[in-house]
Amino acid sequence: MADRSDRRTTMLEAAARVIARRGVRGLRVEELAAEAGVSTALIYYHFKNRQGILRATLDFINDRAESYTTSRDPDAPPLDARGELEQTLLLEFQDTATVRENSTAWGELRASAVFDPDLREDLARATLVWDQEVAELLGKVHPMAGAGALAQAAERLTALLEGLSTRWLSGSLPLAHARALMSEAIDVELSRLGGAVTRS
Amino acid sequence: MADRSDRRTTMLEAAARVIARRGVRGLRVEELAAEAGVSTALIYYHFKNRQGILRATLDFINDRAESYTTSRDPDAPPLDARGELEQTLLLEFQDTATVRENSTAWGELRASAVFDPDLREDLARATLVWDQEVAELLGKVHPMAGAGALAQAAERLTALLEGLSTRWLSGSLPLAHARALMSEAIDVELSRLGGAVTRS
DNA sequence: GTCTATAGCTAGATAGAC
DNA sequence: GTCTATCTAGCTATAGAC
Repeated sequence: MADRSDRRTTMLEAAARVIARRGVRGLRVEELAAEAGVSTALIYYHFKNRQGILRATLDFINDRAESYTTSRDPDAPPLDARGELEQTLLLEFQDTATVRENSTAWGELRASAVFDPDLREDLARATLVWDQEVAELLGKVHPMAGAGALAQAAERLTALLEGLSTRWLSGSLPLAHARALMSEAIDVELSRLGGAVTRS
Repeated sequence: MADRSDRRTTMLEAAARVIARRGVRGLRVEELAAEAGVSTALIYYHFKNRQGILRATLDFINDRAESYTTSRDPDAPPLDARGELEQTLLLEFQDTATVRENSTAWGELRASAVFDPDLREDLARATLVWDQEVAELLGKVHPMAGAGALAQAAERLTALLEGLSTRWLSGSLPLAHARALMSEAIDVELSRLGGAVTRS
């Protein structure tokens, strides 16, 4: 949409980095200003207040996650349904700056919502959309599975992803191990759906 | 050990309530003092500083979780292995003050550790112990399953529990639904272990 | 749009009396 | 052990010049 290298974008990228380093609740406007190479006053000029910074940054991060989850190398061979599912769920377990920033921010959003009712509605909506996407992908692999079974499997997989991701980021679980557990969970759920198509 | 109704315990109970309300990072010493009905100076007298408050409270909460997870009504009929497993994993999904406080505090500890390396070691150790307990219970249900498969199933179940718990507490998932998903996940993992005892 | 400077407030921590 | 009073630091937010 807008020019991706304008100053506002620079600040949002800086905000994503600071949040990944300090958390949503550890973000200090002064540190953000230093990270972006601008004054605190300019931050307030663009984002009104602390809450405005957070809202804009979380939108920015959401858009970014959408792009790295959805878009793929156009030269790569097209993925089958199962490959698409695995890509969607395993892409979150990569130790790159962008993915780390996004996962951290998402985890923070989730954790902050426990104490901040203002965040809950947006979060619940985003969660619902995500769960439905995963349910749809599961349905492509097992077209005969019931809608209820698909929805539940999707919810378990996305909730597991959040749990594993937080364990990874908090140093309780090596990244490769988290990936392996997620991958195996996909197998477990898929074989369940395949073996019991009439259930539920 | 010590007198359970002494003033220090009163402060710890108050701290658990305040953390459940505001989060670890939202805890203000003044609010805690008010909640406990004492002065801020007394808090500092007993716990040295903010970090000391957090450490003591998290120990306190850990002990409390241990007791409600482990102990049972002595008159109730003894549980079989599967019942014990379900009890361990489903007890976290109860809307009572104590469980809510414990789950909230545990989630906060987990989320805080992403940004606070001091917390990581304790947390990783506690996670390991918990995973092993669950693996042991799974092994009681399926004595022929391999140790690796048991360990992985346990890690998936406890990580899922954390993910579902945070969704519950952040208002993205009704409690009954979280329970149902957890319960079904136990079934899924158990049938997997039962159907593939020689795997891994 | 962007900066420097600073007002104003909140919250952690301590001094000293009882 | 416990309180009242207060010191101090750090942070959000704004005023005003350029």
